Amino acid sequence: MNLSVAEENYVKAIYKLQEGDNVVSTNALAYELDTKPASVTDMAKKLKEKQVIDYEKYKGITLTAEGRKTALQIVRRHRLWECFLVEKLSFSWEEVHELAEELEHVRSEKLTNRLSEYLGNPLIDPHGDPIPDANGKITKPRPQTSLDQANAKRLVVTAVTDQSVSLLAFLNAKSIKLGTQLEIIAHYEYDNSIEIKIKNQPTLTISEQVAKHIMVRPV
Amino acid sequence: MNLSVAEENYVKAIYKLQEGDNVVSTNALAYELDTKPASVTDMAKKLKEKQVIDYEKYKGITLTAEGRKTALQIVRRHRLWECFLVEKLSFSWEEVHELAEELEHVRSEKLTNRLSEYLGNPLIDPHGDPIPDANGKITKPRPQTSLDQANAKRLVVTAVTDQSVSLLAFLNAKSIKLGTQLEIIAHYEYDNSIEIKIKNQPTLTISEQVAKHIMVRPV
DNA sequence: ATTATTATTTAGACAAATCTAAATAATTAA
DNA sequence: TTAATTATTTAGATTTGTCTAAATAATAAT
Ligand SMILES: [Mn+2]
Ligand SMILES: [Mn+2]
Ligand SMILES: [Mn+2]
Ligand SMILES: [Mn+2]
Repeated sequence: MNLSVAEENYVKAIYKLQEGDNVVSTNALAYELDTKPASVTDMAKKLKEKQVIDYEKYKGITLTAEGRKTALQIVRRHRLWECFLVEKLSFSWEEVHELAEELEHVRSEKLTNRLSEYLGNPLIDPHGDPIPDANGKITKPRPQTSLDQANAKRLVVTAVTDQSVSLLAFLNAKSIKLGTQLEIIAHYEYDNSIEIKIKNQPTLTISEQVAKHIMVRPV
Repeated sequence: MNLSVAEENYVKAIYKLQEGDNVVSTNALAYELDTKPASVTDMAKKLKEKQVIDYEKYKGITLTAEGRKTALQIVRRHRLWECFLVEKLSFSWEEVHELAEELEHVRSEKLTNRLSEYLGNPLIDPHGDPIPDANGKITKPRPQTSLDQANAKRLVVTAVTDQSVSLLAFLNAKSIKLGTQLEIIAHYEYDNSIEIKIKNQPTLTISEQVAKHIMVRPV
């Protein structure tokens, strides 16, 4: 499959929205890619032609085996570049997604594998997302839950499920990063906000909206 | 100026062919970019509109001050990525041009400057070409001549003026790289070939065609 | 100074990726 | 189970970058 940059972005977005094997709707994909449903329908026809998706009108989109393989390669490149930018060029985690969005389209297996090696074959990216290996295999991360559903008291932050600059900047301001250890002090039933304590920091209260996007596991 | 990838490639090619201030012809540009003269004419109109080139029909193309600035930024990114690939990812010099041809289009000054810093702000790329600084200033390399015109006996290789895989692979085979010291043993008038001696190597004879593309200065 | 050759431009077409507006299918509510 | 709403597709345009074939300009040769 020789895909254009636009087609690669579609394949990656479909992979993301499928989350396993869900059917992806035209509207959801249009929203994710910040484009119009009519454009998605057009592209769906092309991607079907290229055999990277299964698609019948009005019945939604899923990746073929070939499409999934392609998606995993793109995701691998994206996350490796994010690692590079953070680890080697000292970017902070809210800056790297946008740049990786472009770097991911440089299709060279040799480059990708050399980069991975250079970074020590990392298993997770700066947001805690797993990095597929050269064969597309993802090492399943240890079990984790979102902070709003955690029941253990003492937790460690393992991932963030929203890459938006605004959330990441908020977490920076509160000194919450991957690996941060925290203790749940209280749940407030009224708005489902959560009071937490990080060592050497004043306690702080986190909205449900934020807590949903912070992944944790018991320390 | 917000230029597309295609437009950036044109601007860089024009910069290369201008070599200072020569007027660039439609045909020369078409040949350099492996496209057709008619396409060049079309693009020339667009680039003129965007004020990156001066162009009047039948009179050839030159970069404006703005265009030159843009070209230098692209060249800077290209050569920094080449350095990265060679220095950090152990690519060899004949492999990097093609990859840099893509990486150069990621337009982020922050990324570019961080990359430069990470590499120790190198002044030349793996082919001996100078790297413009963040302001587009090129540190003039020390005076050099092509090997076929050198008159000193003992020389050091400072650059290669043909990036083709075939020439670079040839030089690899003969253990000629940047910094290689060599001695001119003889000039053969018949075909202008040159016999040279590199320490710990058998003498070898270099065709005029190759010698023209090897830049040297007295050791 | 014509003529031939070469360089460049124009005319008209096409593929990719997108859009708006309108039509149609699917789903939900009354 | 009709009617209303929402989702999706189609029709028709637009922009970008390219092409071929034909026309025109510039240059070189006779
Ligand atoms: Mn992308
Ligand atoms: Mn990420
Ligand atoms: Mn390029
Ligand atoms: Mn180079």
